[in-house]
Amino acid sequence: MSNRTERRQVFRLSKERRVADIMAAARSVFREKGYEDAPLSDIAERANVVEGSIYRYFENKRDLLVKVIEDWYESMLADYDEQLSGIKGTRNRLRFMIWRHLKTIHEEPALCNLMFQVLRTGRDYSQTGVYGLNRQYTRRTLDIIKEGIDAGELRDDVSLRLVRDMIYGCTEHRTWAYLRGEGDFDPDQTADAIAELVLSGLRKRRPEDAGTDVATRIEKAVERLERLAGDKTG
Amino acid sequence: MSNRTERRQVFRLSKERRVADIMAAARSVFREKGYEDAPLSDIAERANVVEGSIYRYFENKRDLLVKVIEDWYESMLADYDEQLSGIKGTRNRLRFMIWRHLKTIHEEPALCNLMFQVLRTGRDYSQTGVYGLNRQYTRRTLDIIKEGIDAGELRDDVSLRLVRDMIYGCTEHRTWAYLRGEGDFDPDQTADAIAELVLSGLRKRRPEDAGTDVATRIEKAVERLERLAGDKTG
DNA sequence: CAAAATGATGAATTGTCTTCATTAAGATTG
DNA sequence: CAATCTTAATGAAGACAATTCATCATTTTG
Repeated sequence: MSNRTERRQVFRLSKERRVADIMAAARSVFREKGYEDAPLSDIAERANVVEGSIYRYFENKRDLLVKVIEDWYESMLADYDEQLSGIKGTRNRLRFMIWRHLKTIHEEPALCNLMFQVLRTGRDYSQTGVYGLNRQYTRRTLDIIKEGIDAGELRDDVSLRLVRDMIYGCTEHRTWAYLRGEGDFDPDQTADAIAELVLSGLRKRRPEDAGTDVATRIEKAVERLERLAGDKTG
Repeated sequence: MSNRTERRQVFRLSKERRVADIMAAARSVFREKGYEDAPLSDIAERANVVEGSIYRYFENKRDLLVKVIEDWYESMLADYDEQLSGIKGTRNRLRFMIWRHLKTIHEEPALCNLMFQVLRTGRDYSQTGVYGLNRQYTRRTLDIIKEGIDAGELRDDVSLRLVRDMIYGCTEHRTWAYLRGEGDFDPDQTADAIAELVLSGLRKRRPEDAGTDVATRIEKAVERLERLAGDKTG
């Protein structure tokens, strides 16, 4: 009748439902396009709201991303302790932590990219909920190392934090090409290699003993047994 | 006199000079504000050109950043081999590589941030000149390891690339807080610690075992088995 | 010194995040 | 069951930054 634009039918949903809708839409759009290349208009459309509505529930685009990643992270960590509790032995537990990280990267490269590139690099990262979750996540690794030290298996003169940095740094460095969309990697194999390297280091072990010494040979056999016993519980 | 906007005096410089001016301006603005928060208008102003002029010499904002980082990277690598040639021994040379990396991060955190966050994560990174320079840069590390292996100092059963990932991954992971503007680190100390950890690994060395008799060593191995069995029942 | 070449301009375009006054669905009340 | 209230949702407008391009001005060339 008049020149006024027709307003489409307005559906009023509960706050919880709207937030869930927007976050689901945001996750899928972010996953497809990354952060910069994901226009809020796409998210709004997929969530069946108008752009402005997003600002009723989220401070800004970045806040939306933070909430999305936080949500994803929480669901990931949910069954973590349970899985870990079924694994025995320092080496196996350490390997699990590395493997779990690699597996996550392998399964959700896009969300990991967002986490690594956009979230973790922000000035406000340590005020973020994700920061706290991440601390929880890596705390387990520190605990495992500590247990290993207490059990006399690991050196007691290393910085725990440095070991953690080595594990996660190596793991992530190893997956960058994949995260850029170049090539692939096998989480199982890579986890084995990293765990082995972290534990043993580069330096050659007593070359004069190798293969000849009786005790060394028996110890190696026991090491294999240990690994076998641990693997069964995983 | 008329309402036409007065055009300021136009200075025509050589292409080389203009490009240099713009890149210098861009480097300083990027260093101060990062990538997203650096408006092209700031760069243009500091370079004494108008925004549009930048597009005569650079494809777009990202291209400008790539060129800026490339330029910086090249100047850094210039005296690299000379420095390295003065250092002998696998451990020292490896430590130098780690230290150099840490030192760079310590001195130019802002530019490193741009490199790590913006450049290296882009889809086009492996087509970038910086990618090639970076390969050159880390190639030395691989060579050092290889030399160590050939000299019989290092294990010959490790993946070179994995070792490289471990070194650089650990180094960078260690410096993230600093790169976010939180806290500080000492390049010398950190380099020592990382070199030591990479070389020796986590596993405990048992110098005391070397002279111990066979029976004792077997007993210790069995003790470990017993502990393992105990863990599973507990 | 006229003509050609090209460095440089700045206005216009485009795309996106963000704000906000207004509208109306649904709950509450008498 | 109408009047009123609350607040979810809208959509237009603002702000800002990257990018394009027709035009202008300076320098070089013949």
